[in-house]
Amino acid sequence: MSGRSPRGDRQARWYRGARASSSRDEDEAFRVSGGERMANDDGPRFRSVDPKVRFPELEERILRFWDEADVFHRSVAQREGAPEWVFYDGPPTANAKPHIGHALTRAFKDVYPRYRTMTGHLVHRKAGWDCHGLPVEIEVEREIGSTSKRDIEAFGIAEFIERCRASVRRYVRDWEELTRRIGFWIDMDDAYWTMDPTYVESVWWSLKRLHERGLLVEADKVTAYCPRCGTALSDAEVALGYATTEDPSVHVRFPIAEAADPELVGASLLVWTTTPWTLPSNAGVAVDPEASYVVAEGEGMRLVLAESRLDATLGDGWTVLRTIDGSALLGARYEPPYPNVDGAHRVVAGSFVALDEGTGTVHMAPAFGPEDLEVGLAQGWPVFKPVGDDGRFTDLAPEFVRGLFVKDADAPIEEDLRARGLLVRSGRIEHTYPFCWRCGTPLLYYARTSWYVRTTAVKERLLAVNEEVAWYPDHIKHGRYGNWLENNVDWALSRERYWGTPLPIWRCDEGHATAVGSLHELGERAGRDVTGLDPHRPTIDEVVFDCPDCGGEAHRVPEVIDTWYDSGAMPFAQWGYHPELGRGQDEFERRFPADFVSEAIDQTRGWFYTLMAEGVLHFDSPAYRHVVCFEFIVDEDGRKMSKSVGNVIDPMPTMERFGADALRWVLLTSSSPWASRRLGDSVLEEAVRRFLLTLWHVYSFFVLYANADGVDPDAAERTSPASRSVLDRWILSRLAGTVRDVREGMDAYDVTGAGRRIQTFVDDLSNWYIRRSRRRFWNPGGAGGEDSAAAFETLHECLVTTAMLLAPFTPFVAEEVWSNIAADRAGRPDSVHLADFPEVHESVIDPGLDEAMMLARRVVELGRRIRTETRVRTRQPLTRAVVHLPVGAQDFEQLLGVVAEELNVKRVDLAGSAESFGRWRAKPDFQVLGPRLGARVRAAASALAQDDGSLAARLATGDQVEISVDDGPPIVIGPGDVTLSQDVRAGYGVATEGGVTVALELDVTRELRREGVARELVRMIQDARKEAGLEVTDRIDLAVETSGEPAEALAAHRQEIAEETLASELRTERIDGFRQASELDGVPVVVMLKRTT
RNA sequence: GGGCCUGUAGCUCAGCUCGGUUAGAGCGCUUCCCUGAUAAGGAAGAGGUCGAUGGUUCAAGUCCAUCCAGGCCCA
Repeated sequence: MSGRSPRGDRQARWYRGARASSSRDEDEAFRVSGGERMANDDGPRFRSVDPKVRFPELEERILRFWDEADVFHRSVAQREGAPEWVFYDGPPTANAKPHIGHALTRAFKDVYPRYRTMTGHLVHRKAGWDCHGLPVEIEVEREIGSTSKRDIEAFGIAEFIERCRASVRRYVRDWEELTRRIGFWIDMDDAYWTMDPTYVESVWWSLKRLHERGLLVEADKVTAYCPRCGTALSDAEVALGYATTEDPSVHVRFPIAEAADPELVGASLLVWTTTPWTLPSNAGVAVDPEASYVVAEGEGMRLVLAESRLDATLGDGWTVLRTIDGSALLGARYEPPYPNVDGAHRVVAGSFVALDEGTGTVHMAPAFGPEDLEVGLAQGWPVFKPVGDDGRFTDLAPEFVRGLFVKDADAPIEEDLRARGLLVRSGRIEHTYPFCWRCGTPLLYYARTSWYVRTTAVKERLLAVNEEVAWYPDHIKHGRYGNWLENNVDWALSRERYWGTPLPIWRCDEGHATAVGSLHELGERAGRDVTGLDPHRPTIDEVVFDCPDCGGEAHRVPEVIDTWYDSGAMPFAQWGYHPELGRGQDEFERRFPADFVSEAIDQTRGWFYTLMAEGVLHFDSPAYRHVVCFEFIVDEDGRKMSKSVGNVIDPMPTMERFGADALRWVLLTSSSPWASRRLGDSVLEEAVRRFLLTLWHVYSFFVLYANADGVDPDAAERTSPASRSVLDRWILSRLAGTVRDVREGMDAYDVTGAGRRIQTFVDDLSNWYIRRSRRRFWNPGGAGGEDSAAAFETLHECLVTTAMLLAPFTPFVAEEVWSNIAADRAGRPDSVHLADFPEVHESVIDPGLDEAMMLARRVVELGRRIRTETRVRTRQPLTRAVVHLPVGAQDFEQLLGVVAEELNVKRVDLAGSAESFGRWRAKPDFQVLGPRLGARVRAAASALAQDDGSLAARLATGDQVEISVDDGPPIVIGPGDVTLSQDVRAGYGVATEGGVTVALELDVTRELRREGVARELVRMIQDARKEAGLEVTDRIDLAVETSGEPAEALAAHRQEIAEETLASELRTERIDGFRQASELDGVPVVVMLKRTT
């Protein structure tokens, strides 16, 4: 059971003394052994690599290469004919400079298409720009100093539209720069612009169809309305603007004038509102007929309110006179605070009456609330609306508020009510309220006529189609998004604005509406060719035609449409899809629906919804199959980024400092897949240091030694992995496992998991494979031979494969590595992005070896611990280590050599049961014993805990033992049921952990001592070489002046020291050249050296 | 009020699908070691009521219930 690997043999050779090469002529050996390998007629095989890389500069170089070699287009073109994997680019609104969140979006939208391209799919990548909408208008309004629609109209709509168009073009250039710099491969030359006439016409086509099918209708509804912008907003837009704010909270009494129960007359309904300005429009009061209400007396009043709200609303000091059902209140007539219309002001039933806030008696103003309007229409109440489109009270309102902005009227109304004794309670309340997401004005809910898309008509289909979509993370599907669909309301489509796709409805004075589907059709109706016309306001408004129904002159309605409709139309409109004009059909049909879309989480009700809604409305189909959401970026302290806090990160300077790869790597892998991402300098610095530089060091290590060696890993006859050394087989197994896991991760849209897996591999490669293989790459004293060739081949394969794995993540550094060591070699393409993603080689994965290597690394760790504790430094060779492994450990013998080298011992023996360093202990393995013994496991555990070592010792020899506990039958325990360990005996080099015990023989013989000193000398000489600024491969003349033990060691290991330090000569007398003096265990040592090549 | 997410070391996060008794990693901190991968690497240490409570179980960071806190979305 003891062994020493053949590899350990050769690599430990020089420590054993001069005999190893005694058969050779000494001088010959000095000159030739390294020289053969140094000489290389072809010169360096690979471009030399500067370990002090500057990534941003490197990336600029790669960007130029991509441009010059047209790599992106070739990467797509070479998949022509392959199965398509369809990607849609959600169009960013070109109305502001891109910020770091957009960099995140672009990283996500890039990594998956790159991956799919490499896995053999055709991934067409058409960019898009969202051009229309209020954001652009607001930007231009700022430019021209406008604060209202009146200002815009005075300025001139035509000029205003031109400015909007120019603003879009200006910002698109910023976006293009970010896109290029971050390495987002998308075709911007062939981008779709939602303001292009062909795009607008596609949208018209779809709207005309909706109109024909009765799904585009005009309706009076209460909608959220921005009084500043003068337009209604969709639900999705409202959702963008919720904010915490303080509003009045007032309780007002409405005296009951008439009721079925006469005793109620004289009491007052107590109503609660946070919008006093709606009180002049009060038309009724709703109660819950099934709830119980009270008549309470106090403060000289008698009030009616829900029983459950009494204490919270009025507090102490009130006497309940009687308790009644809500239904008893129905039909009661009351005196409204402000007389306005006749026939109303009655108590009605409402299903929406809440009993967790307010008073259970709900004030209804049909003009200003959706439920209010619904009830009001059902009751036949007039809609009394004393407020204009500018949000100010009109002449219909009580005189003292006329002309006031409604929110400003709250205070005077409160004052008025107080004066009239109607105000019962008054305070302030903090709650969330929607504000205009662009201009910050509080939104008002207004009854007004708007155009709606009747999405409620297809709600069931939306829900069904959502089932066909895979959401990442999946909880959104039935959570946030599913709930939203369940509560679907009709889509408020029209906007009373300027810069948008004009609603293509023409209407005559009789009210006949005609939908127009294209400029061509419009021209036919108008009797002139208008196909060259820009389909925007105001030009398009000037086109009139005769109404097909009545012959009267039809004008376009004034509205434009919600810009979200544009973005939801992109699956077809990006191709100018128009069946009637015979346009874009092929492209659309081939690329619908998308396989993949991705945006930040805020788009669930935005783009993700409009895409799905339009997919269902027009094609009864999902618009995408996989949708990846991600969270926002926050700063290093977890705070939201905002201009006012001053913690926003501009992506361009960030990339100029750290590089796009570092930014991408952090964005894609730093955080759990769907948590918010913290970003700041320290995070980026760490990504560079811990990941990119580690990879870079592996790469530069490989190039340095491959050039020094003159090896060509591609030219070598490929050795089969199975015949390679155990380290090679191990790292190749790890590599294959990594490929498998990365593929699985990416296929499951888990970019973070996949990325972290690569990071683990690079760490294994750097800190174990190379660490343990260095002698094989750099062995100046001896010929490399097959094993060295296999090592180069293995490391090369690891690097090349890693470059391919990383290509979607960090495309720049992946390209750099590839270009130097893989491009155009052995039939490989000139860019890593033209390569096929690595295939999984299951047969190379060796779980037993992975497992065994983990054990070996633990053994090494324990050995190092012993050396630290006993202060026997690693450079001092020792005779032997003995290892005791957990029962069942496999495949360990082949790693004994690896362990021996790392621990610098001559032998590693596997301990049999005979070998013992101290008292054995056995700890129960609960995972095995638990299910078998159930409750008795505790008794067994305590028996083992009380063991004096004899039970454990027997288990260690492989025997079973019987334990008698409690009253039951004896428990039989085998070696596999326990974890065995041994105590550390004082003064003996033993360490144990997790079932692994390592013992080091600490006796240092005179021979070993000399070897240790020789190694110290080598270190000192290497240090001097470095100090002298020599290259690794420079040969030297060397002299060492010393005495005592170092001198003995020098004499005994003269040849090895010379080989190791590339010294052609090793003298003991003084020479000229670089000189460095130091001490070794108190003995002065002077190293002198001179470069000879 | 409803829905969803998150709560593990000073900080950032794994582990929770599938329960196993000594909860890991990185950063930071302290003390050492190493020195031709060196803007690295290694060893030891300090640092944890795994948000709280209750339950299921031989066994709970992990499963169940309730609650608390934070976030997002909606009312």
